[in-house]
Amino acid sequence: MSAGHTAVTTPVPQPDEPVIVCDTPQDECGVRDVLDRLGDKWSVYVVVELASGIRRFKELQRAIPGDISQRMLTLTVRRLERDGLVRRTVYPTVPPQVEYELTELGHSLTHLVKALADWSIAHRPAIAAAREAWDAAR
Amino acid sequence: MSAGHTAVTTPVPQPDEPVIVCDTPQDECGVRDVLDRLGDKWSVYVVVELASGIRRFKELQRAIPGDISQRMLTLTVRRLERDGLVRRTVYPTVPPQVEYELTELGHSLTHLVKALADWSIAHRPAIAAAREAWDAAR
DNA sequence: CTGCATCCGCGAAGATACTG
DNA sequence: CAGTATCTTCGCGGATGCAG
Repeated sequence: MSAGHTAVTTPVPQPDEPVIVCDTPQDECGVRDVLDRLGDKWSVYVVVELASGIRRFKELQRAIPGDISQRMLTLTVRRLERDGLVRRTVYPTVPPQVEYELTELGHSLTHLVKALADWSIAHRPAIAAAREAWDAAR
Repeated sequence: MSAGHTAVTTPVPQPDEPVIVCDTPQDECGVRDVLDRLGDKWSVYVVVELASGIRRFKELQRAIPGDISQRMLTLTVRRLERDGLVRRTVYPTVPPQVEYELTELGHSLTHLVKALADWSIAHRPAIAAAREAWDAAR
């Protein structure tokens, strides 16, 4: 490797203006906050189901595809409740009855999830094709 | 539709019309597809960084916050490449040079990620408050 | 019915060393 | 510089049992 005087390391690709912003420089990109919350296996299903209305624990469990365990459902709704996306109402009856519903914050997230679903459905064929092509080349 | 003489067990919460749709009944909600792809720890950072332009491997690694290992970066970009979101260009030089950029498909995802980031930034205070309240009650 | 506690398997992610 | 291979660690998620 010849060491020229003006021969700097890189051609300097000149990064364009940032398309996606991160507010605080100290903090990471804001997307992580949402994704950490929705990225787990079940949260999105809970949000989707609750987007249609109030649900009880068992109703949620039955409505969610993929046989979610009680443990996982509990953990998931607890996290969502802690983040203020889900409201949990306990009726002191026998047997106990607990209702779950989206808060305003949760409902505002619904639009995003909807957008995500739409994008996914729209581009699913393209993704499938890309995968097949990639796998074939391999 | 009137119940009439029926005294059924449950008040029948009457699920409203589904807010979020899933196309094929056999398949799950489409959101999972995107989330499985973006839900991992690093993918979103790669997309965010590439949204601003072409990047080389090392550039990507340095730009991504949180010290991503070579292994993880490789795995991440490979997955994104396989799904047709990222294009990988290898220049047979010495030392080797590899450039990564978003495909059209990847760029179309950028809008969603942007929306996610905006939502996250906008509601971060609300979420933080909810968490504090929840933790305090505990 | 709703929820918590415990144990455990497995895959994701990290660290390190080595190759082209 | 870019990437692979190997080993280890860690936490999610599943299964089960128990309690209010």
